[in-house]
Amino acid sequence: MAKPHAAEGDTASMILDVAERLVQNGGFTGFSYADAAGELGITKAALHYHFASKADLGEALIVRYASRFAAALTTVDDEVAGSLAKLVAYANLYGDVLRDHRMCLCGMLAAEYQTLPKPMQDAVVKFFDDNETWLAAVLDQGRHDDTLRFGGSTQEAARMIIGGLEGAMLVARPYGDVDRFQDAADRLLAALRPQ
Amino acid sequence: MAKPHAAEGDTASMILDVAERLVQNGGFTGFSYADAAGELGITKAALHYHFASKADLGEALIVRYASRFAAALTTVDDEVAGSLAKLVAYANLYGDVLRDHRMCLCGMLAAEYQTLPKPMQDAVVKFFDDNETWLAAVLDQGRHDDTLRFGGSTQEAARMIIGGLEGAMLVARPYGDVDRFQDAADRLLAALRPQ
DNA sequence: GTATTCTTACTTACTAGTAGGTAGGTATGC
DNA sequence: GCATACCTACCTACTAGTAAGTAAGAATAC
Repeated sequence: MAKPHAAEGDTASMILDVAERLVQNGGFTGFSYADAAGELGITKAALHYHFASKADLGEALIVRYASRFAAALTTVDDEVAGSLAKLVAYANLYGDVLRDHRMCLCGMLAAEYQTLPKPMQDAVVKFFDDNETWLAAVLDQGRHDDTLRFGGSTQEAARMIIGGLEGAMLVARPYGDVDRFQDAADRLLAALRPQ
Repeated sequence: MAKPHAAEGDTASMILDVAERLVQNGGFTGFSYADAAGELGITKAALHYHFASKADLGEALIVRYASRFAAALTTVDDEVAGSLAKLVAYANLYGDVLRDHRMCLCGMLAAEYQTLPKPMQDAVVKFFDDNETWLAAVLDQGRHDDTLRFGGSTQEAARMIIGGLEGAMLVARPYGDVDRFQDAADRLLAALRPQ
């Protein structure tokens, strides 16, 4: 049975939607229940009804973000052929976030990692681990069929892609310049092309 | 005439020292006058005496950080020969910050850029601009004497290096793993070497 | 050379506002 | 009648910031 009025989304996911945007722009520390409640036209107490503590909300935020990201990667696997094209599609996922005037949720949380509650820390690390695993598989494939060429381990190359894209987003945002990100992303992937 | 007891540093720079470390670890939003005052064994009011507002302190933080960074770049210019070696030295400046268990101050502030007071925003952008200028000069030199080889503009290459190093730091910190940064940095610079 | 005044570098004690969180009540729907 | 999904009204802790006072030293006046 579906939720009462799923058309506009249930309250819990509306809270997550607003909180996600606020955290992506101002960080988890900078995010407050009062701000989110104000935007939604409900009270802080209603937020606490759905997410007992800020730590719970934060964890739910990462879990949803990570599962949506994983779903996007599965779609890329299914619909994009060729290792290089898959990497380009991967970089475009980051570009989409930036074009929406946001920082990657987990990139933002990585910055304030040390101040995060343990369950959020673990969820952030899991996000990066999962990305690394997916990338390593694509890189492995590309190296075997010679559509990609690079030195060192696929793990190292995967880590450089993640770091490179997160950093390109991080620096592009102060400039409000998506091209800045795109140039860096293109150049990052160009280094993996044969010759 | 010198200050009374400059040996232990004057109060203002002791405040900047503590504040810098706190901001590099927990962000500017996460940083509080009370925390810094507590660590220094003085009162919040004493902090306000030296830095009237949090925004003033934040700006002073970036200005000092940027000028120290600029001084380090001048030292590299003077003491390191060869474009590639200069780039390695540049990456090592980032590595030093990470080995001190810190995020780059301006990388951290880039994450929370949108919540920063205008003077701090401008100072962050200036930091990245200055880095880009220095790197572009080194890259230009290396390309001319053929010790470096890369496509596109030097500006684009410089931006990729900054983004790549900032991102590698950002992601390495949750793992508490300096090697993770070092591998990414090495690989980033390897892409600029001839053949 | 000593009294006066000003400056530096603070402290104590406070403000208004906001943080996350909660106890208890209420309207609605099954 | 009981669960769901809230709201009102609050609490405690903490935020940046301020007003007023003070101890110690330097500068100036005579």
